[in-house]
Amino acid sequence: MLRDERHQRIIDMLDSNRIVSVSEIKANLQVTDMTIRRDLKALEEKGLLTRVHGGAKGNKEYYSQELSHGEKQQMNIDEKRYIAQLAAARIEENDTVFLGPGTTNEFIYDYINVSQARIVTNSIPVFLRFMNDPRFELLIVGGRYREKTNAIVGTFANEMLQQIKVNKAFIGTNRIHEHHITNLNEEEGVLQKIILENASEKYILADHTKFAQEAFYIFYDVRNVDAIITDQLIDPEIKAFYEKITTVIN
Amino acid sequence: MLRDERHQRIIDMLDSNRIVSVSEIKANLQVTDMTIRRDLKALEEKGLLTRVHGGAKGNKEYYSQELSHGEKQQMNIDEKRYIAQLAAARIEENDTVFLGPGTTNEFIYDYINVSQARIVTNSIPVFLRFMNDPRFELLIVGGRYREKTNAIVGTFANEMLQQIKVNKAFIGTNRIHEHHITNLNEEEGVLQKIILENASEKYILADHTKFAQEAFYIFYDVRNVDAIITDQLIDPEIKAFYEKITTVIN
DNA sequence: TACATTTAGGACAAAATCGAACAAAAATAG
DNA sequence: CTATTTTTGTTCGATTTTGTCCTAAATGTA
Repeated sequence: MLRDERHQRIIDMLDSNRIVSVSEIKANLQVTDMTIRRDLKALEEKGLLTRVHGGAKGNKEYYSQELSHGEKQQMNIDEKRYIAQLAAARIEENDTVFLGPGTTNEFIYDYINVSQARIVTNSIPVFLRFMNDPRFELLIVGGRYREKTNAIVGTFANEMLQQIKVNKAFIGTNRIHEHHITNLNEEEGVLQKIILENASEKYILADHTKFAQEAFYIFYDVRNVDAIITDQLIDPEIKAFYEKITTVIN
Repeated sequence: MLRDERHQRIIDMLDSNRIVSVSEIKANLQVTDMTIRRDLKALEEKGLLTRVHGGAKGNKEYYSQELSHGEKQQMNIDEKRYIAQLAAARIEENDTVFLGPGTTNEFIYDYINVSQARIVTNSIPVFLRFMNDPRFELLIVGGRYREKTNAIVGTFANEMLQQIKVNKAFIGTNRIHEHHITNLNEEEGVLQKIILENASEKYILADHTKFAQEAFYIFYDVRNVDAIITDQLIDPEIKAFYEKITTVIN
């Protein structure tokens, strides 16, 4: 890989990551630490980033136009990142992984730590995250684009997914109520059901605010999933309830 | 291979990759490193690319207007826009249209003038162009993402397209030689053949530099398409030749 | 604090790339 | 056809880049 290409990629990584470690870059670009340090040094001299021990952080304005604490809280960004981290830790070398729509699944990219994997998704934002990273073979589900969730749905999508077996599926959900995993939209629910049925390991991602809410379109039963991945703010009682029927990771 | 053709091919490569290495070009064009270095030197002097150790990167950003006249000329931006305009004029209300990969097809978005249509594509950049425009129902072809051309290809893609009938298909091509429409890549050629066979009206988009060049992967016969859409710089003899076997729009 | 682990960077070696000079081949002119 | 010009290939030393090794500094941990 050419030096300029590496430089570009490092900048790309900093676009979505605000801080990257030498080892992350190393896994990504398949060169020695020393080369990366030299790259970082050069990029720092150009004023494109600031080196820190173990890596580098970006110094673009848009990193500072970060969300306010209140906004973050509103969207549960921290919780979602926490969940994404737990989910990413489940992904192993050469896995074939399905990632559904949702911010949490988008964040998984930031924490995934393998040198090779196959990613299947019906989410455009997820796809765009992984798009330019050579570690991943990317499969996008075909079908109709649904603007509301930036996801691909419909008959074509369902048919394609019926033919795909994945090691692990990570599905974000709108609501979990008793045994019911639900989605606000039927089409997306149908699709998620299909992929869950074709996945060896089924994970449901849901931050603590998703529990004990009313159900809309029920697409799956909690008892059939391998684990619910959630954050630490989950109500202990709710956690206890779900621990009786499946695994809860948080 | 002629020098001008090599130059064009190098520019083509930079059209889809932001950086190319000498060895990549070498593998593609089957000439010595030295010749490529000389080519790169010449192209750099024309302002069409920037050499870096081991290769060259493009000066493009063809979406921005920042290109000089000379640069635009080499990439045939004006011609591509002209062709896109002619193609867009063919699209009518409520059409179902397939748009393949390529800059020309991306430009179609800028000229399309309908209040409702269904767009089918296997090109990520095309998809992203149309994505947030409520006038269009968008279908994306599923399958494996091919980074080189930002397109979706492979078995899934082929299977899905086999089930889709479109009114009009617009296919950009790498080269047209005699009766042969060719592509540099077999997978993409196969896919384009499938969609052409399922399209009521078949249009080939090719700027004037694409004619009378050597063939790579032949995927279709010119005599079976409804029209070739090209620009006004096409050689009159070549135009006359193709007018005998199909329609030429320019 | 002391000790282990990780990260940094200098120094040198290895590998890749570059480009000048010349030879070979191809194209063009006469 | 031969002579001339242009283009491409080859060789080889210079340059640049990358990897390896090793020591120092920083960080983590008991």
